[in-house]
This record gives sequence, C-alpha cells and structure tokens, in this order.
Amino acid sequence: MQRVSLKFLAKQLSLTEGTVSRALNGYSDISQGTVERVRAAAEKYNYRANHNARRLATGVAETVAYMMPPGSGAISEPFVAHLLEGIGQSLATRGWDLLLVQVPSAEQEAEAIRKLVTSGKVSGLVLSRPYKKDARIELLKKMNFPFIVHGRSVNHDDYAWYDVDSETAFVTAVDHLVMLGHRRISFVGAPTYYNFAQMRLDGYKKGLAANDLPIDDELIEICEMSDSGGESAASVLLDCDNHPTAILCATDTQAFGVLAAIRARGLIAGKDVSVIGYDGIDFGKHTNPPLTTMAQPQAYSGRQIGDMLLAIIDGGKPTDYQELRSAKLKRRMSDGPVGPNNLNLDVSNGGDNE
Amino acid sequence: MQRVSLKFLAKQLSLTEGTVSRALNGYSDISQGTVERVRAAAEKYNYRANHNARRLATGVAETVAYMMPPGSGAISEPFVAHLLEGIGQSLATRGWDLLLVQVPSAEQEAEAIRKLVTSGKVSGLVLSRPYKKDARIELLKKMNFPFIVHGRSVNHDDYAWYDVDSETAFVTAVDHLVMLGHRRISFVGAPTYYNFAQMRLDGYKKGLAANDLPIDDELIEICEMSDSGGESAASVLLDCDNHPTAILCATDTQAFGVLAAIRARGLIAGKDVSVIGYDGIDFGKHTNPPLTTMAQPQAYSGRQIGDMLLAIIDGGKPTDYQELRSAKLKRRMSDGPVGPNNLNLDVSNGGDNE
DNA sequence: CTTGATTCCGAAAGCGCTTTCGGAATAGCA
DNA sequence: TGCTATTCCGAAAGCGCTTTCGGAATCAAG
Repeated sequence: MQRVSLKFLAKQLSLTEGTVSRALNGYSDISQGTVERVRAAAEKYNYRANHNARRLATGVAETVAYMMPPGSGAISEPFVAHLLEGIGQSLATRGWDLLLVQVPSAEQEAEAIRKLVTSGKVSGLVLSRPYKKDARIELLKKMNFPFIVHGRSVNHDDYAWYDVDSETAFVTAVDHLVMLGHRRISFVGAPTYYNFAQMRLDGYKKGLAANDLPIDDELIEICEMSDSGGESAASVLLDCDNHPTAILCATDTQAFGVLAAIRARGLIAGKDVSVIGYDGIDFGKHTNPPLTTMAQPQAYSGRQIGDMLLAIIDGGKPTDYQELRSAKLKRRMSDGPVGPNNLNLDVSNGGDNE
Repeated sequence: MQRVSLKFLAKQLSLTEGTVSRALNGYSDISQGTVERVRAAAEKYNYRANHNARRLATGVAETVAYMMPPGSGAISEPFVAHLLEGIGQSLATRGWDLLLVQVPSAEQEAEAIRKLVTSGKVSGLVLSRPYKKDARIELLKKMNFPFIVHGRSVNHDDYAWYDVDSETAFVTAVDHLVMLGHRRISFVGAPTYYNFAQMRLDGYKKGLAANDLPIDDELIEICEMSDSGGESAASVLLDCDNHPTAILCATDTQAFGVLAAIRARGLIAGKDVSVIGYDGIDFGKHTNPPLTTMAQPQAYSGRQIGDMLLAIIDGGKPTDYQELRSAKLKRRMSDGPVGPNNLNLDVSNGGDNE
C-alpha cells in the first residue's frame, strides 16, 4: 500500500521531492513543462499524497467533525442524516473529510471537545441541539476554535449558528389553531435544558397571549423526545376531564406518539382533537391521520452549515455567519376545526403540497 | 492551539522527546518513577498527541471509513443511522475515528476507494448495499485492504460480511401469507442490481414454489426504494382486475407507499389486502394501519460490524468474519386472512411485541 | 559584453511523533 | 573487587510532505 511517494515520483523524474510537490500544488516557480511532466507521472503511477504527512506539514487538518447530540438514539433523528449529507457535500467541494464523533454522555462532551481540538485532527466543528447555557460553546469560544452550531443557545451573539425560528413557528401554529376555533390548546414539549425546547414553549405561550388565551400549566406536558414520550404525555392530557381540543408538539416524533394516544382512546385526530407537530419529517405523511406540522426548510441546511463553517475556518468572523430561517405550516390531516361532531375538512388530498 | 507538544513536555521534565513518548505509550524500558512524572505533567499541561504526526510515524490511521451508499437520500434510511452509531461505538473502544464518505455517483466509487486507500487516512472500510457483482469489493480485495461489507454480493466466499438472511425471511413471509389463505401474492421489489433485492425476490419466488403457487410476472413490480416508488408500484398492481390479495415489499419504506396506495383506493390494508414490509423500522408502528414487517435484528449490528472490521485490521482472516443473522416476523396490523368481508383479526394490541 | 532582473529548480529544515540502537549507570553474582 | 547482566534513558533517524531560501542558468536591457 502507498507505494508511490513523493520520493518515488521525484526519482522517476530526476527531480527533487520539493520540486515535485510544488509542481503538484500549483506553485508559480515551476516551468510549465515540468508541471506537465510531473502531472503525467503522478497520473501514471496513481500518486496520492499521504494525507497525514500533508496535514502534519501544513498544519491544516482538512477535516471537519460533526458532534452527535449525545443521548440514546439521537442519530436516528432524521435531521441528523440530512445534516450529515449536506455537510458532506459542502466539504466535498474542497476534498475535505467529515468525521463523526459520538460522545457517550453529556458530561464527557467538554473533554471530548478539548481532545478533538488539541489533537489537531479537525479544523472545524459543528454541533447540534445546544443547551440553554452551553458549556461546549463557551469552551470552543474560549479556545478560539472554528465552529458553528445548528441551533442557538440563549446568548448567541458572539458565535456562528444556523437555526430555524421555532418560536414564531409556534405562535403561527397557535394562531392557526385559534383560527380553527380552538381554545384549550395543549403543548407537549421537550426537556427545557435544550434551548430549542424552551423557545418552542415560549412561542406557544406567546401565541396564547397574543390570542388572549390563558396559560394553563395543566395543559403543558414535558416529556422526552420520542414517540413513546409523546404518547404518555398525551395520555395524561387526554385522560383528564375537559381535555384539550388541540395538542401542539415540540417534535414530529412526539406527535407520532400523541396520535397513537388519541387513537387508543377511540378519538380521531383532526376531528376530535387536532395535533400539530414540528419538523416536517417526510414520514409524517404516512401516520394515521397524516400529521400536520410546522416544516423546517431542511433541504440544504447541511450544505449551508458546511459552507458557513468553511468560511469561518478561512478566517471569516463567526458573527458574520448567523442565519435564521423560518418554518412554515404544512397542513396534512391532523388538524381541523374544533367542536363536537364536526367533520374534518378536507384540507388537501392528504399528500404534501410542495 | 496545540501549544503543548512532546518537545514542550520533554523540556519541562528535562527528558527527551523519545523518552516521554515511550513513557506515555507504556514501554517497559522506562522506570516507574518517570512514567508517573510524565503522566502527571501530561495531565497538568493537558497534553494530547497530535494525531497526524502519530499516524504518520506509526503508519496506522486509527480511522475507519463508512462509505455511504450512493444515490439520493440514502443517508436518511434509518439503517444507516443505526449502523453509524454502532460502528462509532465499536471504534470508540480504541479511540479510533469514524470517517463518513459520500460519493456523488456510483461511477465514482472505485476512484474514491482507490484514493481513500492510498491516501493513508483510513485503516479500514465498511460499505453497504453491495451490487450483485460489486467492483468495489473486487478492488478492495485486489488491493488487499481491510474491509467488511454490510450485505453480500453474489460471490461472497472470500471477504468479510455481515448480512441478514432476507431470502429465507421472504419465504417465511410467503408462508405466513399462504397460511392466512392468500394465493395471489404480489412482490414490490427494489432494483435487482442490488444483491439484497435479488435475494429478496428469490425468497419470494422460492416461497411461492414451496407452496405450489405459480410465479406470475404480473404480480411482480420493481421500483425505486422510496415510499413514492412503492405507491406507484402498488397502483399498477391494484388497478388491474383480479388484483393481489397480499403485497410483499422489499423495504418498509416502499411498504409505506403501498399502504398509501391501498388507502387511496378505499381499501383497507390487513383486511382487503395484506401487506408485509421488510426491515422492521420503528416508525412502522405509526402507519395506517401499523405495518407488519420482517424485522431485522438491527440492534448492535453496527457494533458487530465494527468489531469484525477491527479484528480484520488486526490481522484476522476476512473469511473468518462472515455472519448471517435472520429476520423475524413482527406482526402489526397490515396483514390478515384473505377473503371478502373478512374482519381483520386482532393479531395483537397494535404495538410491538418485543 | 556587462549588469540586473527573471525563471526555474535543488537543498535543507521542519511538522510532531515513534522506535531502534547503544551506552551510562546501577544491580547481581562470583 | 571484578565481571556480566539489567535497568533506564539519550541520541538520532525516519514517517511523507511542505515551504523557504538561495543560487545557477537564462533573459532583457544598457
């Protein structure tokens, strides 16, 4: 393996390693003729620079790491896959690599970051799902290491991020529900140490306030971000007398569970109780009934994040790279006007409208 | 960044770089005392070896690459996420890294592999979804580079692989359907240049034969591996007179589309027509109706694959690492006895049974 | 033909770490 | 005490590549 080194090429061409290297890397102090000779030889012998050597010499890792959100099964969240794909594409434009790092628990994240940064194996880092106050972000800033976060912590003035404005997305959702006549609107949320969870909750409350609706803590249920979490949360919501007529979910996955809880009680989502998710997961079109959701513009978000990080690595000011996108309501079948014996409106053909 | 090098540590301790290195790496020719001194200093100054340098010196990359199956959206297949997670865990036991490589198109795969191997940045490779005759595998074998494939090509005697026996899974599924009284059983398959697709088709045919049922090409529909692919495939199947009473799908994702096509025709899956998917995707419990499927034992398959690859990198014979697992039927609600006006049996509580 | 500017390449140092080799200091034994 | 065997560490080469520096050869201009 790796038989053909620079030295080998140099020998073949009766040149020095340095000359060959410069020829290959487009230095201007090499004559056109030898550049072509070198190129031809490199092609002929199938030369590939040893990346470790190159990285050692140049000091640039040509690699970016994505830090998986810790916790069980986070990787199976569809957004991760899309993100990775996009980041990978962005990196590919330069021939850089994507490293996937998983940390067993949240406690070990700081140490993992420290190690990653000082080991010199990556030149940038992207992390997801920041906490309200995120030690990882503070650490990265302190170390002055290029990074970008997918999401925002509470104080997000001085670093780069890409986020979707889920707060206003949730006031939009509340507005929509109110427009349909709903007054008792529940919220199934995620743990609020995640800032996105807090922002979604805030949006829910803000939407309520904007419509002169009271905020009733009994209508708010926080659970883990899984379908079973959503199912049990919805269970307590549904089993109390005077249950809500609509349930807003912080996450599509939770909404899946909410739908299941509704079905389990012989109720019909979209008719007896409306539910709206958040994320816009494709799969939502297959649930029973198809899930209405606030869809984030996930297409190319990974691309975007990758490009932004690359720009920062190139010396860009992190604060120049903060991007806030907005989600939009994607109506499927799980929402409808309030009221007993109301038939569900045929809001669409049940498919997606984009 | 990377202020503390070996040289720095050595200076602090009045030792040589070599000595410090050996102390850190557990060589036996270093006294217990200095080992401790060195350890303490490393701890104190937060020393992390530069991986590029180490890799250059040792020649081992300490990195494994996962090659994404090319083609649009492959990454969003749930199996990829699980695989990555498991491989990552396996690698973490040694502190190795996981590189994610994406190749835009199948044509560029060979070149990508060549580059990956000769660049020295990885010491092993795992790839998924082999074709019947897979050039990547041949190349890797020829280069004598450690790799393992998730799946099998037709000739799979002389390399390492981990696969689920989908062929017998499909005869099982056919048997099950026949037991329920079905005679006209359709197959919605994936492109047969993928060997897994071929094997599943073979299983379907074999199952038919075992039950003395004829093989009717009109009952077989090949489409791309997506829900919409499944939906249109099911459409042609369903719209002909004397349509099948059961549809077997090569993939859960396709089955989702099949269910949609069934609903779109006012039919009820599990009653009017049975459908069985393959994969055991969790999400299948939320479809309408919940999808019966042949579930593969995906838990820890990534771990397993990672461990096997590591063993091969350590010098193990690839042929010693071939593992065939089996799928098992997970009944949810989309299958049932054949016959008009038959009520769907309550096969379970609609949840999963594991 | 000189001089000064270009063009092009060789020489060499260095990136940070590993690893072999040899030798000084110490220990073990007669 | 003298000799060999150990223990422990320094010295140095090397991994494969990049990059600076300087100088020989070529060129243009006086």
